Amino acid sequence: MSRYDHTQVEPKWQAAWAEAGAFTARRDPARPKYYVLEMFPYPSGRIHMGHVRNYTMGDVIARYKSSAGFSVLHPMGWDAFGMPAENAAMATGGHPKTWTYNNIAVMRDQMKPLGLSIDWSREFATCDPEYYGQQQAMFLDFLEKGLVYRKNAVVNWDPVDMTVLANEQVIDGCGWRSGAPVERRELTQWFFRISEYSDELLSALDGLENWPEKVRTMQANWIGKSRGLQFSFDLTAPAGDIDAIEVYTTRPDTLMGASFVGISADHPLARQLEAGREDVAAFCAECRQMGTSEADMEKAEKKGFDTGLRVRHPLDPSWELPVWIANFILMDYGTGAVFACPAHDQRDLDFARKYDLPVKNAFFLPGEDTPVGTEALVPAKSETVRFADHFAGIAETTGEAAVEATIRFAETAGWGRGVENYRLRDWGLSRQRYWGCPIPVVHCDSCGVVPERKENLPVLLPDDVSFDVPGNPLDRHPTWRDCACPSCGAPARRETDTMDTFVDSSWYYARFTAPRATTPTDAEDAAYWMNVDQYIGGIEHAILHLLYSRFFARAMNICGHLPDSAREPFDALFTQGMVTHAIYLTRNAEGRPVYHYPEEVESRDGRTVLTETGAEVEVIPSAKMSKSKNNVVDPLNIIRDFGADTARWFILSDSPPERDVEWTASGAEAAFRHLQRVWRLADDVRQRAEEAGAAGPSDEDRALEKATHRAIAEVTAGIEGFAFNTSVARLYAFTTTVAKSQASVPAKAAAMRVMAQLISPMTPHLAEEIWTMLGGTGLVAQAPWPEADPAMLVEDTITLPIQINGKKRSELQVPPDMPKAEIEKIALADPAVQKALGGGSPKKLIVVPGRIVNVVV
RNA sequence: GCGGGCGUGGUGGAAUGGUAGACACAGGAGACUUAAAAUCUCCAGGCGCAAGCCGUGCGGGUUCGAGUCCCGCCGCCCGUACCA
Repeated sequence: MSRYDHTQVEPKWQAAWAEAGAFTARRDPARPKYYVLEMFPYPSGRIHMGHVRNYTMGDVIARYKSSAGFSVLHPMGWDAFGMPAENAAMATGGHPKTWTYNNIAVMRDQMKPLGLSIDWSREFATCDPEYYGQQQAMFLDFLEKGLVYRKNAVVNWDPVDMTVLANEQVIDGCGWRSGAPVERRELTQWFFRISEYSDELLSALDGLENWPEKVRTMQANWIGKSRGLQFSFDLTAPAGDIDAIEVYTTRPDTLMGASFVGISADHPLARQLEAGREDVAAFCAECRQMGTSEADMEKAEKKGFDTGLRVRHPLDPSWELPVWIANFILMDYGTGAVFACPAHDQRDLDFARKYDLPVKNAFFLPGEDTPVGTEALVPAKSETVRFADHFAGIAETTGEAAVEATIRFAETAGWGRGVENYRLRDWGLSRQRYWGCPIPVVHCDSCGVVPERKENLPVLLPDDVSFDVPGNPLDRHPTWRDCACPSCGAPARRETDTMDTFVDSSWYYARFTAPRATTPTDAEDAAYWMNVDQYIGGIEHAILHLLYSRFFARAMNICGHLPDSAREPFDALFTQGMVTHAIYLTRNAEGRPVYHYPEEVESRDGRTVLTETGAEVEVIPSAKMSKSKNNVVDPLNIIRDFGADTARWFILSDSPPERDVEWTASGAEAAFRHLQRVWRLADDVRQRAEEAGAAGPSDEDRALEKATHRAIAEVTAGIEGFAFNTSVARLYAFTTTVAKSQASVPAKAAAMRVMAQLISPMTPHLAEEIWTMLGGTGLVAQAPWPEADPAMLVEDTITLPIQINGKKRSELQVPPDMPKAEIEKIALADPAVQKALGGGSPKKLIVVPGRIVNVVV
């Protein structure tokens, strides 16, 4: 028997698509456009199953939309700047540029056999000077519009390697290479004014109806709009030139429960005390011996230091509160100072108990008067509570009302004001690293910070750098820093900081619309192709990348690089799950895990064992693929053994796209068998078509035709609804239907041509092959998507389940349009219902036509 | 710590508040074959001979009816601003 040979078929059709230019995106005024984009990959060196999943999903959409008559843009590029290239250079002595471009070449070669409908002519890497040069031009535009500025900010400093560390390079408070405790150090850095747009970025979330609710919620919480009271605590005695501490609180109604005022170790007051007092300096130094990561700070033990200073309570000048420096207060949020109310905040309470500070209830639950013990009383703001002191004329009311009353009270009395505050901070883009986009400014002794002239762009990264010592090679380069001031012409120094790689990925989607333009974008191309109609990527990018991109599109619009309609660049977003795989491990003599490759284990008598030794293996199902755990499945092996279509089919089949999918060898084999079966079916029909003449239409033909239309409707609904796994399930069922059908050969051929079309977004090579075998015209990739005839979807009878007290006990076969009264009559006559009623009448009878009957007895 | 999400048979999963387990994997039985592979047919949530009972992480609640909605737990995953 002949078999489907993917090694022949897949390259053949890839060549045919290329020759037809099937995936070249063209501006076509006659057709609606559709821009589908998957988050572009970091060129780590090899593609993995996560890439296969991401790009296959996008490809399904791209191919489907193309068939549905859209002019499709489906590009691919490389997020190519970043730390791993420098780490590789340090580890192996190569150059980040060589490493990166080699990786890109390898990964491109690995991706092409997947048969993705990508317009490769638009490919670029963010480390191409043509790309980062345009990014530098935009930076200058942003600078001109006041969207970028400089200020001081803290970084993780490794005092041994004398270099700035990323948060992920800080492990348990120490540098990953040196092992030395990190310090926080302040540097002057560049910032984008994203916080100016907090309100717009927040309110515009409402319009993103085709974004997952969870992503919108996460972004809203991240932006963190709050309303509260800002006011000052006066120091009982001034410390230097500071005589008050400004605080912001969202719970001013707890003011009468205040226990102490806490300030950040970076607060101006702390700095001032630090200069003159060793004990304060020691504590602040300890606070700074912690990385800058929020998670680390929050999880660290809460520590404080009593400065000995005291402030007066704004409502009672005789009430004095101590001022503490605390390690969990961020200088970047609010005013860098808070007042603590231990009775109504668990963190404050833990702190107060630890340092034996007073705990006083501001309010109680109605009808209670037990003071807080070890658990803070934190009712929802909407809940009514009884206030202990009626300071703002509030007695028993909700937290919300009390907050507003307190703000009004403070404003009237003139000691505080209601303000809106955002958690979102400005975006620090400076990186003290080599492998990134140089920030195109110059430092001149007489002119200060001067933007580079646009005609001098791109400011190219020098190639002659070494990574044998830690730190930024741009800083120690013998000549690169030297330049002439663009303003006065005197000798000056280039900025040696490069840009955060989030900058690169904040506008690549716009660049794809005109990747070779000599300006960042081309107005006509941007107007035609923007917005991205469907963006697909991992949930890990829910906040930073997507928020920065939303800001960037606005900034680009302000500078004339994007039309007004593209201020919100992604119309629809889909976040896909991870690809996981079982981990197989045994234990060595010390009980440490030893990880085994999937090929090293097999199943014997229901147990999993090492093939070689027969030793029993522990199996951890569904773990994230990780090189160190030896559970990575290489897509190339799958493509070699089974073909790209099998990999694509499997990765779509088993799990809903938004959830994690577990790669299993048996699942991949099953996918392969199914594709073989589809091919055999087509081959069988082709052979019999040559033998047999056409017969007249029969009931079997009609039944197959109805099944075909049902398949069209269901598969299409699955694709439209991003439920590719259900489309796949329908296609399995449709295959069985065709195989078992006794319909005539022409009817079966027609069904199989529709099959070819329906599978074409998922398994495009097999689709082309059987389309051609069965006499389809041209490429199936260019054939119009089939439409289901609604008349063919109507059923003659439907099954109506009968429940008794909500449990299914029987069922009826009825015409779909049977009136309610008649259904009731038949249902009550049903033997199971009769038995349950026992001669009586039902308490209640619910009939949902076309759905269900429920008899309550 | 905080914010967000997820949890259904041996496994992956399906299910506009309306028949829980579609479609597959693994498993079992059978057909074909000298045999195996491949292919095809059938069985299959748990307990029970059966009638039936129990079942969607755990505990409550709303509803005629809850996997789905609400409240509280537990577990895992993502993010936490210099990983990308």
